Amino acid sequence: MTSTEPPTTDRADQQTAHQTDQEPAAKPALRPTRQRRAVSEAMASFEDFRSAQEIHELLRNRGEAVGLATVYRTLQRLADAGEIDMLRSEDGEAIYRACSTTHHHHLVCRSCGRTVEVEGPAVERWTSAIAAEHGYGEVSHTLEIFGTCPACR
Amino acid sequence: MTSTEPPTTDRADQQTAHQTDQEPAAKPALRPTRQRRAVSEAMASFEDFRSAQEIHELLRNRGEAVGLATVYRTLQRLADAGEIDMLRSEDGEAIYRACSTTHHHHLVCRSCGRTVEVEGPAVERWTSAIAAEHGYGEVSHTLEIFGTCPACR
DNA sequence: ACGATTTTGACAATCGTTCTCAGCGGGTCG
DNA sequence: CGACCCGCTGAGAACGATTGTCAAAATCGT
Repeated sequence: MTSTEPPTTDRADQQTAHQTDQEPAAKPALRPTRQRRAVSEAMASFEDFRSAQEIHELLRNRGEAVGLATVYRTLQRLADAGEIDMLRSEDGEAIYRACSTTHHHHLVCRSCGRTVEVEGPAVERWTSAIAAEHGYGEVSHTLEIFGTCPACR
Repeated sequence: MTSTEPPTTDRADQQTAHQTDQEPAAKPALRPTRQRRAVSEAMASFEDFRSAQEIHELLRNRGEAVGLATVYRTLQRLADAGEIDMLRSEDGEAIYRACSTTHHHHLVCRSCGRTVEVEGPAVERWTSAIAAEHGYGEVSHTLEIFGTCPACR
C-alpha cells in the first residue's frame, strides 16, 4: 500500500481526450492538416521507439518540415488518443512508436551488446493478469533481459 | 543501423552496478561524508518513490542541508551501486526509493502514478530460461508494467 | 467567399539535471 | 603533529527536453 501520491500533480490539462459518445457536447474536431498527416506517416515509417526530436529531424529530411512544437503537440495528441505508444527512455526522454508493431523484448549481452529479440506469450499473459488482478487497465509493459552471451563468457 | 532497437538503445551501461571486489584497478574509495550519510539516512526514512528535489527538500527541512548537486550525485551513486532503486516518473523525472530486499517489479498507473509492487516467480523463471536458451549467463532483467488504475479509469 | 476557430511556428520560458571550479576536509605519510 | 593529496561539496552557470506565448495562416461551416 503506502499511499503513493501522484508524482505529477497539476497535469489535468493534457487529459483532454475521453468524451463519451453519448455526450452531445463539443466535438474537438481534429483538423487533418498537412503537419498532422506528415507526423502520422512518419510514425508509420519505422518500428522502433524514437524521440520527438528524432521524429522532427526525420520529417525535415523528408522535406515535410514541421515545427518542433507542432511535432510535440501532435505526438502528444496521438498518444492521448492511443494511436501511438509513448514511454520514457532511460534518460528521461519521451519516445514514441506506432502502436501496432509486433511486440517483443530484448536479450542484451552486457559485455558486447549483442541483442536477440525474444517473444514471450507467457510474459504478456502474466503482466495482463497481474494488472487485471489489481484492477489496472490499458496495460503495457517494458521488459529487458541482460546477460553475458556465449561468446563473451 | 535501424532495425528495431530497444527504447534504451545502447543503454546497457545503467546496469553497471556490481563493482566486483576483485578488480585490482583503481578503487574509488567512497568517503563517508556528512552529506552522504545524510542522504542515505533520508532514503531510509520513507518507503515510496521521491524525486531528487523532494529528497533535497526533505534534507533541508531536517536541518541537514546538502547541496542539490550533491544530492543528485549521491543518489546516482547509490543507484549505480544498486543500493537504491531509480526509475522515471511519467513526466520524466527520476525518482528514487530505498532498495527493498526482495526482487519485484512495479505496476504503475499511467495517470496518477499509483504503484503496486508485484512479484513473479514465473517471469523470473521465464527470463532465465530464455537467456539460457540463447546461451546467455549471469542474467538479470528489468520489467515494468503500466496501466490505468481502478481509480483513474 | 466570410467570419469563427484551430493550428502552426518561431522563440521565449520552464525545469530537471549536469557541469564547472574554487575551496574544503578526510585520510595518509613522514 | 603538520603537510599534502585528492576526492567531495556547493553555488551558480550551462544544458537540453519540453511547454507556453501569440500573431499569422489554414480550415470549416454556412
